[in-house]
Amino acid sequence: MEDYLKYARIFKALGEPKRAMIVDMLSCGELCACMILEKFEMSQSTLSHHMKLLCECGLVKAREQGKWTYYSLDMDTINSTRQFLCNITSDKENCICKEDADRGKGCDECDENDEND
Amino acid sequence: MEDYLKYARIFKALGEPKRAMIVDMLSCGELCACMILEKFEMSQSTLSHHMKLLCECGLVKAREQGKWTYYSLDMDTINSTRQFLCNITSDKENCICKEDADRGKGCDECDENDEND
DNA sequence: TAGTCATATCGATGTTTCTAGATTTGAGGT
DNA sequence: ACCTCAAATCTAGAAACATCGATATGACTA
Repeated sequence: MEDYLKYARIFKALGEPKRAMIVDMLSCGELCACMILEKFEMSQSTLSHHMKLLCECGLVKAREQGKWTYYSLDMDTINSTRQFLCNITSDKENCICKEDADRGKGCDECDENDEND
Repeated sequence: MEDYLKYARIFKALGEPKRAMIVDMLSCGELCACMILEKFEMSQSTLSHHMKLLCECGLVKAREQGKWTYYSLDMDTINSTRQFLCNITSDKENCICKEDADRGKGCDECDENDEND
């Protein structure tokens, strides 16, 4: 699946504490870059870099207005990410490890051992 | 919050496509390392490294039995991660950006602009 | 107790990512 | 036209990470 690539990018974006905090801030509504910058000890260029990553993975939308840029969450991406997280962490029939129906084959020793346990 | 640190680690772990696939595989039940290794083009040492990361962040539990190591998801961590993702992406009262009640102050120009829109 | 096998750890290398200062861009105001 | 300001981009250095081959560990086996 290429979904793994798409969502890996998103998780990687959330895998930086400051970016997760930015997402949290934006969850309460649209904010302009300078507002976000005030909350962090971070240079303007660093913030810009983080916002670019958040936008590129689809979590955040940017809206330019005059000199300012306003950021907000893209709830479609958020919702599909929640769904993806549930999918990969829930038992299911079409799991990657079942897709060629060989869960019981391959590593014979392990399998035997598994059953004898 | 130090929660951001904890969950950033988890998202970082999921931010690697192969690790996300491993989690997906484990969602269907416990697997031994050699089973996982068969599914990927990856050296044994690399897999071991990935499994270590997944264990260290709490997503995965390891159970040693003789020569083999069996891995499974830690559903407590999984559930709290789902919850955390929901928290930081949902509007709320105790949002980081509201915690000192200054959402309307700070960047005066932005704020004016925001309201005039 | 010597050998084999599964897994972990070590050491090295190339790649990616974070970060900040400097510069550029583009919009508004004078 | 010029200046100012917000934000993006460029450049470069430092830190973190992925990967692999080699080696170590520790369990079972002959």
